[in-house]
Amino acid sequence: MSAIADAAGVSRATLHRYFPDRQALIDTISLQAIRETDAAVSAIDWEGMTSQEYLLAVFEAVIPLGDRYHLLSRAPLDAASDAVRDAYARQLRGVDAMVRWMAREGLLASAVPAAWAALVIDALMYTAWTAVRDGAVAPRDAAALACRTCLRGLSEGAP
Amino acid sequence: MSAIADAAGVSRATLHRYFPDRQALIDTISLQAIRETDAAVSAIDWEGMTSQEYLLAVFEAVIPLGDRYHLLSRAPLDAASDAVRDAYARQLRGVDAMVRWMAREGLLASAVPAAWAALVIDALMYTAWTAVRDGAVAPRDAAALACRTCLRGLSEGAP
DNA sequence: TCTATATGATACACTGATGTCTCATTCTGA
DNA sequence: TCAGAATGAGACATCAGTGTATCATATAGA
Repeated sequence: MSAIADAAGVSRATLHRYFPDRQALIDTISLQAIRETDAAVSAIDWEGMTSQEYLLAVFEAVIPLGDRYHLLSRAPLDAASDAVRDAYARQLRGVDAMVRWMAREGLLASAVPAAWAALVIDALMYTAWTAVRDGAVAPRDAAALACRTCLRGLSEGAP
Repeated sequence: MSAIADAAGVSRATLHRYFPDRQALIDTISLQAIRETDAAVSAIDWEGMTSQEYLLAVFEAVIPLGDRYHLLSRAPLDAASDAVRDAYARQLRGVDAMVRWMAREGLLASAVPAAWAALVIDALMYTAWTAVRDGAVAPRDAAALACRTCLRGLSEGAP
């Protein structure tokens, strides 16, 4: 809390005036991050897109927002408020819908379960963000790399 | 510490007799995990294997050991001892060597940087483990899924 | 059996973090 | 300018976790 207050250029007392609890602060940040991500994804006009194009657009929209999840990746979800858990569950359902779309367009190999596809999309989103953050890949390349890794990795075919 | 002592069926005092510090305990667990993983990978007889076959063998060897990294994923690396940091760095170099082998055999698309390939292998290893742990995919399928996702995801070709 | 060792239980001091409170100061808007 | 609100600084109690020490008991091995 004191580190956050310092980083915000605010005294610890003031921080507690805005967020009575540590958990209240985490919940607020969580909701903010999820809502920002939702907004970025919702802004994509998917009319006439294939699921491949949409997946790329999602990666491009979401990867720059990765830093929103910086603190959150260490916050235990079961301590969060119901609102946060609901919002997060809705986000996961969004990924599942994405996977079903891909499956309808024949982009999922028969050997690839939908659950695995969803996990891979999630994992590569996170990996792409950390890669950009750590300078391992260029920001302009990250979305395309993650997207092609997903699409090829999950689709039918040899090696 | 007390939770660990309880889980070990031992009093907190005894735990402190074996590991003076919290950090000493974490370091010991870390080294143990890394050494076990190294041993499992070293046991693979790679003579005559292609890099594809080797990658699958590595996934099969390492994924069952995922629970060794349970506590460790939350332990900050910069607090660890030099021995742990060295061992971890050596493990990362192993992944890099793997990626170079794949590149030599033409399994890496020209658009895919080696750094990204290494990150993807790491990430999918972790994802495969959590997927097994959470029951999202069957233990027998995890290695093959992760391996094919890596190989296809990183290799040359359309979507 | 007897002795050395290991363990458990317990108490203790210390630390870091959290949340609350008060009071003086600063800022803002009418 | 002035009143009300917001802020900063600091003190305070509380709590959980950590590491140390002590003593009685249990265990193992000669």
